[in-house]
Amino acid sequence: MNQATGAPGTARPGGRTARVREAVLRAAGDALADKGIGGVDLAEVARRAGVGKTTVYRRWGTVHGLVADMLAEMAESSLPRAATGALDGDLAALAALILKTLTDDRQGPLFKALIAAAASDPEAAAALHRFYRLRIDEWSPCVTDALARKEIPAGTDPAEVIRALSAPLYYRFLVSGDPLDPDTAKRAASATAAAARSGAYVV
Amino acid sequence: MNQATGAPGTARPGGRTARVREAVLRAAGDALADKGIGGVDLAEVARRAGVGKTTVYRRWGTVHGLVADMLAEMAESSLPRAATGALDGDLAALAALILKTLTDDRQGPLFKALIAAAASDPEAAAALHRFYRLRIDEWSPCVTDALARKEIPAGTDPAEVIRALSAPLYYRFLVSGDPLDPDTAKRAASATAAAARSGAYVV
DNA sequence: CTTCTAAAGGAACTTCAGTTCCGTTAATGT
DNA sequence: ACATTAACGGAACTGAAGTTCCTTTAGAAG
Repeated sequence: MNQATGAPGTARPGGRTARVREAVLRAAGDALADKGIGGVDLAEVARRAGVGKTTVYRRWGTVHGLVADMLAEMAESSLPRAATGALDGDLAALAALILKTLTDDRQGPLFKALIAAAASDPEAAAALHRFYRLRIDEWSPCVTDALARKEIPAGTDPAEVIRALSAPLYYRFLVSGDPLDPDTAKRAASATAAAARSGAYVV
Repeated sequence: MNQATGAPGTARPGGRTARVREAVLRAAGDALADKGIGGVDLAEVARRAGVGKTTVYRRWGTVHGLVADMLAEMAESSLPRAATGALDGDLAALAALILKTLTDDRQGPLFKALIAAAASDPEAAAALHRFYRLRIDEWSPCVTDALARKEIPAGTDPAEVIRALSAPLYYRFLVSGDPLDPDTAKRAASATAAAARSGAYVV
């Protein structure tokens, strides 16, 4: 009596289906990290995942589909935020974490590929935006705490502060190609904190 | 007695060669803007440029090669900077200009595609970084003027200020997907000016 | 104007990403 | 445990992106 009209993997998501998904997403992540979007061959991903290529084409269809699913998976996992007791410290900790991610040998290229994928595919873009919305929400409490401590003006938008902190790192990473080092991260943190104190992020 | 070892287009860069390059870069720009990297077929570009596809494959080889050449071409053109007499005004003018570019129906998607291309190809990345290095240098005088007027602390790095201004706009454009509106541009300008005044960009 | 050859162009060919077909395996409900 | 069928997997097929080969056009130099 099953309709089987949904996408493959929806009616029987357990057991083999889940194992296949895990193996394929892992292999796709490896491929993306080292060849970038455009260098990924779904048949190769299937082979490295130990899975039939028909399966990959049927369930994900395109590299963009894989990226969207991978971002959905990544959105599930959570990242513990810092709580140093001061806005500067919390922002510095987050900046350091972003720096570490973007300069990591695997994560850096992977994020670059995911963002590049989102640039040319609406579905991947939606998944990417959702991922970052969640990440930004996870870190906003740093700013809420600072508001509670009266470090920054009432009305300051927490999400805007987190975005302002992240932006310079991503800008160098994706656009200008300037070096990403601990100094850059520290500068991003102190500049954002200064701007926040001056009321630049009050909505 | 010619060696003919250089890339095609180097020995006889004038006349037909130049016309072909112009037509191909234009067609490639159109294709990138409306299909994004990955959706570009070089045979189609050749057809739309009214040029043999062999020519496109021989001179540029790949979409990435075309992107690199396009960025080299774009780096040639110059953009007039604002001079309102105050740092806030100059930065607001630049932010508005970036906003206009990124939200433009043709330029927005084109820049997205160019940046995505740079994410997976070293040659395109080098061309992109060169392009932005030039753009940042063109706008740095805004900050130098502010330094001369003692609006901001001595030792402030002009390029860093321009990057800090650009970053939030590009971050929304490429990463978070948050709306790009005049308010965002104004906030970027005032936040950057405030951070600069506080000495956050002193090297 | 003539020569030389760099660069463009056309068409056939090759290769491989992506599809289709159909048989096999195993997840779910009773 | 059994039946049902969702989902997987192997292999042959297809089409178009990209290559090769050779001919034609036209830019640069004398």
